[in-house]
Amino acid sequence: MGRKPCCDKLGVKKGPWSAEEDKMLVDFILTNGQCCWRAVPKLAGLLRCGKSCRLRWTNYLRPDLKRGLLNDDEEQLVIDLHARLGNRWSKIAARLPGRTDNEIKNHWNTHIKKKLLKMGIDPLTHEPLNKQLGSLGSASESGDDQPPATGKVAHHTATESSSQQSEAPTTVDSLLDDDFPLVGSPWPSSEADGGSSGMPAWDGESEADWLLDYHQLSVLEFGLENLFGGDVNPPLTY
DNA sequence: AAGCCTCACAACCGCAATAAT
DNA sequence: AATTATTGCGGTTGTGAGGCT
Repeated sequence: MGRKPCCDKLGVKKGPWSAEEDKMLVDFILTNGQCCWRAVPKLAGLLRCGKSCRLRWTNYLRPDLKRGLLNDDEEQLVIDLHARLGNRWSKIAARLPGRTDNEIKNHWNTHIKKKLLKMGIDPLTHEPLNKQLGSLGSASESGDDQPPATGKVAHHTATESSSQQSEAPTTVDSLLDDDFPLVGSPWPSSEADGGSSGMPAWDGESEADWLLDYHQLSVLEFGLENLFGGDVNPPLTY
């Protein structure tokens, strides 16, 4: 038996959100908090599915979101994190306060990917493209746990004209252990998770969770009462 | 001015993971 | 333990704005 759709297709609105819908959703979450996304549309009086509400909130209406393009430091951090985490955008986003996985993913696909390709770096492996053709071969490919830092070196070169690390709010090395697996390096053996998915159980998760908690704490400190006010960029410009 | 192209970003879709029964 | 419901994630698409020819 197949799964039911996440929401009734009939009577569910799709497409861009109106200012009124946004207000209804924000009002509801401010009053009731985030829970039970499936019930949100009904309770908030929205003709949307819960999934759509959650996406709208997390990607656009959340009060702690930054706006605008990623700056050089953030971009560097994304590249470094991507080298370690791969396309796990939510994990990457958790280390960039005020940024969403969607935003980072978009920026990666529209900017960083092209930038790296232009520099001759494979955005997937973070290694020089010509190395993959077998012409370089300086670093050992063997499965030593020590990550070959080729990607990182190359990326720092990419932004060497910018502020390097001096003004960076955080560096990836300060956030992550070297134990964290690199893309392209073998993941921990799959016995832990049954080996069926591409997402192995990862012992470094606990640290990731700590960082996530840190981020969430900062969000809490920000306070919902600041929603749409003060320093926060208004979520809507209709 | 019109048409085309690129960019930026919002939103949807399908799947996997997890929780609940 | 198996099944079902819900949430979260990543890939992809759609669309409006702005620049260029």
